[in-house]
Amino acid sequence: MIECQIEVFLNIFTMDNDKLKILLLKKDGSTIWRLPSRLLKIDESLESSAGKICNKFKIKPELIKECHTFSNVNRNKERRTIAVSYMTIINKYSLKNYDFEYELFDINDIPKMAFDHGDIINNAISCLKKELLNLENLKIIFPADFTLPELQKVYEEVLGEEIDRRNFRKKFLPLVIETGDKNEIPTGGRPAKLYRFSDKDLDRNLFNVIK
Amino acid sequence: MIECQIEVFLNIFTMDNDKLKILLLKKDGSTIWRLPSRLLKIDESLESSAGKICNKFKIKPELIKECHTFSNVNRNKERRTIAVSYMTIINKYSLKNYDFEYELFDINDIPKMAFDHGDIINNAISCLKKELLNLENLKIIFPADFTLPELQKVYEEVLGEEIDRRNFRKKFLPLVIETGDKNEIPTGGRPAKLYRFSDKDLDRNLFNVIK
DNA sequence: GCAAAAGTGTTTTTATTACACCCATGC
DNA sequence: GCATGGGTGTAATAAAAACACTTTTGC
Repeated sequence: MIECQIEVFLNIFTMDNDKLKILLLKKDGSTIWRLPSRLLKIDESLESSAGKICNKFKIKPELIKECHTFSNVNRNKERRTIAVSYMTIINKYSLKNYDFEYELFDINDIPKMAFDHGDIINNAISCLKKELLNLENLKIIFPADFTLPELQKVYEEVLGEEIDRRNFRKKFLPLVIETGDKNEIPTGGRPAKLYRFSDKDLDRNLFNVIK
Repeated sequence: MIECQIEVFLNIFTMDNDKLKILLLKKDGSTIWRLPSRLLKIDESLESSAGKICNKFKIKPELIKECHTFSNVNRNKERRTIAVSYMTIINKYSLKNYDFEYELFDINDIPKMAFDHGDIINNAISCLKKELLNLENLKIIFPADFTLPELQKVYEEVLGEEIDRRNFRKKFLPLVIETGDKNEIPTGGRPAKLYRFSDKDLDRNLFNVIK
């Protein structure tokens, strides 16, 4: 039996400008970034504690997944601290103006992090990749109008390889519905059609990937 | 900051007589079964604590995976207790004679369990299924001579469906090597050939399954 | 008109499915 | 010799991969 504190971390991922990004916080005057976190209270479960981190950002995520529990004896030298890490995927337009500093960082370009937060992020990125291959989670990150090139870029980031545009469309066209509109944000070329997911559920994996 | 105890659970799975089974313990005189567990000590990480549960059984698992952290406020009414659950897959011949009572239970026939151990097992079974679809983990559970019908039965248990024998062999024959011997345990028919896995690694999933 | 990104079809290759008969052993 | 489970091949179908040109926009 030990006396210890439990830290809850929330890795908040989003798609921003065709890149997968994570939301990080910085304390006033510091140069070091940190993950959103919270100490577990006596009257709450880990899941409800993670939910309270969401409240801080006024977001209502539809997906919160446990990633890993970190328990190295020395991860906090002052006091035995166990960290339970969660991840969520949000739409970046859910983010509002807050009275604290935050920034979205490309997951391939994480800044200097406090304590072992860098390890926690790396672990969460692995979780993220698994989750994004699940169509249901994609529907969360792309709730409204999206273009197929946008979607393809997510897959290319997650799978770490380029995908032929025609073959990609062949997979996804049966799953989406044209809204009739076109992307109004200029991309330097022909504007892409906007789609939303149809209600069809998929009975197989979209990509045959080793987990 | 709270004072709490951390419980570590280890779900030990094995293949026994063509069935997936889990190792459970019973206290003297009790009718209720429980998972192998341990309270986290101040000088150990969760992973090393789970390793010490293995020591109790004198097993050296090559795979220990974290499944889930259970934190319901009321899961232990006497004292706030957080449970971290791990799973491992062992070869049943690693088990020895111990000075305590244990039994292997079919995962489809779990007995009455103490506290929330039943929930912890159900969660671990989901983890197990994901892991068993990974060839590397199969190599652990079948380290030595095995027959293809044995292997097929594992897949049928995990996937929850029957597989055509010829199609199954078509997938696995390129991955295994005949040892030249035959199964000496009578099965009521022609004895099966024994195989071991070759060192080839697979660059794709064997079965296209939704995670 | 040209650069940049989006849209479109066909062919080849590979993987999956469905399916039936013979073989080796124990009794 | 018969019941039981193990071993084998082929044809049809479905999915994945490879591949090049046209269209729409902004400047």
